[in-house]
Formats: sequence, C-alpha cells, structure tokens
Amino acid sequence: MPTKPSARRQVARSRARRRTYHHGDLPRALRAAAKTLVAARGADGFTLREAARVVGVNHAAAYRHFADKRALLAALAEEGYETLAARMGAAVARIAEDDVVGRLRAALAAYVRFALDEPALFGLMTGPRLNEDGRFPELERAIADASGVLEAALRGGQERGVFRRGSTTDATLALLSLAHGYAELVLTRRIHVKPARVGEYLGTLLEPLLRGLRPA
Amino acid sequence: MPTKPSARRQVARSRARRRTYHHGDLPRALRAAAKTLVAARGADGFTLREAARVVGVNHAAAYRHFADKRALLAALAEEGYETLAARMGAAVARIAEDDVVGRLRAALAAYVRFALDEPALFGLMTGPRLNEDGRFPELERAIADASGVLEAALRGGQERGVFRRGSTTDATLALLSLAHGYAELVLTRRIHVKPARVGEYLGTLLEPLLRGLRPA
DNA sequence: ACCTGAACACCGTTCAAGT
DNA sequence: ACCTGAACACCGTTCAAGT
Repeated sequence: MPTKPSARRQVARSRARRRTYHHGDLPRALRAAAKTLVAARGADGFTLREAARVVGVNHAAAYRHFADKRALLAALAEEGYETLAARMGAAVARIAEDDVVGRLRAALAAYVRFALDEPALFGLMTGPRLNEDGRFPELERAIADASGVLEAALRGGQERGVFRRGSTTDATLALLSLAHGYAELVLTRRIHVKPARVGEYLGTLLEPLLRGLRPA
Repeated sequence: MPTKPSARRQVARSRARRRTYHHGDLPRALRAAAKTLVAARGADGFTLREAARVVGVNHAAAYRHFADKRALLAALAEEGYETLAARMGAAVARIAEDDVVGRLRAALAAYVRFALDEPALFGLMTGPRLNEDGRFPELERAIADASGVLEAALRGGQERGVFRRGSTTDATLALLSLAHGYAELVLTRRIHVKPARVGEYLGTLLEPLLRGLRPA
C-alpha cells in the first residue's frame, strides 16, 4: 500500500534525506532539536552545530532565524516558563479554593518538581546565561506569569484571613526564594534527599515559613 | 638605584618576559589568573588558554598541574567556599553571643553579600558545572564548612529557647534555601531590588520564617 | 527568501619532543 | 620534572554564493 506522496515528502524531510531546498519550518525544528539536546547534554554542552546536524541543515542556516545561539536558548527558556506556569496553575486548580495553604504548597511543589524533571532546562531558565542584559523581553513576561500564579494563590489566602495582611509581593518572594533555593540546592547536591522524598521534604522546610505568615 | 637581582627576576617572571624555563609556581599563578578572568568574563567565558596566556605559559602546561579545565575551576570554587565560610563566621562573631537571631541574620546577610560581590565566582560555586559527579571531595568539605557556620548559630538559638526544638538540620536548610534562592533570584534579575537595598530586603523576606521558627 | 560552502578566529585536550 | 609545539577535533559567527 503506497504512501501518499505528501506524507512521503514529510518523512523524507524529517529524515533529512530530502532533496527539497527549503526546510519547511526550520525555526520550529531547531527549537525541538535544541530542547532534546539541552536535556541530553546539559545547557553547557549544547551546540548550535549539533542542533543543525540533527535537523539536517547547514549550521549557518540557523542564523537566518535566530540572531545567535543565545537567542535560540532564550526561546527554549521562554517555552520552559510557559510550561512551568501551566503546571503550577494546574496544580493549584486541583486543590479546593478555600484550602489556600494547600494551594500554595501545591504550586511550590510543582515548581520544584519541574526543576527536578528538567534540570538542564531549569538551569537554562534560571541561570546567568540569558538574564544578563535587557534582551528577550518576552522571557521576562513569561517569568512574571509563572510567579503570578503564586501571587494569586497567596492573595486568596490573605483575603480569607488565613495569612496576615501586608505586602503580598514580599510574602510571594519569600516563598519563591525558599522553593527556588531548595530546588537549586537539591540539584547541585548541597541538600541530600532521595528523589522520591523531594516533595515531602519541601513541605517540611516550608512549614515554619507558612506558620510565620499566619495572623498573629 | 639598582634593584636586587632576586627582585629583578621576580618582576621579569611576573611580566612573563622571563627566559627561565620553569615558572616557579604555575599552579598558584594559574589559580590567580583564573580568579581574575572568571570575575571579568563570567564562568562561561573563562578559557584555559587565556589563563595560560596571562601567566605567560603555553596552554598545554596547565595539564601538568590540573587534570582538566574543570579541575582548575573546582580549585577556585573551593577557595570561594573557604572565603564564604570565613566571612559568615566573621559576621557571626561581630554579634553578641546571646543575640542568636541577630547572628543568623548576619550569617545569611554575609552569604547574600558574597553572592552579589562575586557573582561569577558564586555562580561557579553553586552552578551545575562542578557538582555533577562525585569528583572534588575537598569541594564538598568546603561546602559543609560554610553551612556549618549557620547550623552552629542556629543550635545556639535552640539551646537558649529562642527557637523551637526540632531538627536543627531542617531549620538550617530552610534558612539556607531562602537566602540562597533570594541571592540567585536577585542575581538573575527575577527579584528587582536596588543594590543598596539587597541586605535590607533579605531581612524583610526572612522575617516570617524566623517568626515561624520561634517557640509556639 | 532561504540555505550552502568556505573561511576566520577561536576552543579543550593530547602527545611527542625539548631542556 | 616541567614546559613547548604541533596537531586533532571541535566551536560560534560571518559572508559571498547558490537555488
């Protein structure tokens, strides 16, 4: 049973055996290859040339679509923050609206789980490589969205009187700092905890901070 | 007034204009050059070849003293942790012994100050580059020393009844996570705070956690 | 408009050879 | 024992040239 010509062309293209001159959607293909390669080799080990090789294209072709290597990595980081925000949002939505402490715990647990699920991507997102200068404004927006999930959950708690009034931003950043620091310290093996216990131990470390946020 | 011959040789050596065959103390010279270069170009931008150039030696010579590039960077990170532990210890010693909350604050402020004073070195120390595998056991010891300062201060507080009993380790790691996360988030511009206000704002974020650690 | 080929100025690492 | 020179297999980036 012969394949339809259009499907055939698809396959040939994906195998990089195509003779067609244009790629079709090189930016997308490069992002996909980059995501796999970053996960496999780490953010440091990633090279533009290998990504181009995987896609089956001359390495110089990447520069038609991305200003440089960092721009491609920034696109990846942006996708990462979107995924992170979505996972945090989904984790919050799974908990009853009036259980605000549960919602905060769930959001922060999702943050830490993401970091450990995708260490190289998380490293890219939070490392010094991309956030140095004022480039990549869309990246900044994606970051804000992710911490917005946290802030919304916290505000709900303050309105219900579960948390003391005061700066929502301050409380959000205290929680985010603790969760982020915990994730980093686990990833770099400065906190030793079995993979299966990572979420549980986050709860333990979070406890005194949550207690301190409650009304006097 | 002619310089003493020995001093003259020193200068010639440091200027890399020497004709002497052996360097004298190449490992030390490489570490010093590396430290400057990491600070100047970031941990990513550092190259072994430039360090060798600065020292005035063939780049291959470095391999007589360091297994590879990472080993040289690990030596730097180790020095960094020693400095960090010393600064935290000095900060603690400056506060009265019975002001345990003050001591904790001072230790954590010293941690964050170090991170912001030497961002590239701090990134090297806490980044994924070195802590991946079980190499560099001396680095692990240096890390333990630094968080030991924190743990000692905290234990003092528990013995005085200023903090609730319970796992000293858990409380230490909660505090360290918050301070470390805060430092990282400030460095990568996810928390926006004026340089002059960094210490002050750490205090603000720390407040609810310290409150939660007090006896019920 | 989109991609290739070739070139430039670099890397980390290895190894025979020099002193 | 310690360092040099040359080589290898890579990089990121640029640019004229091809289709």
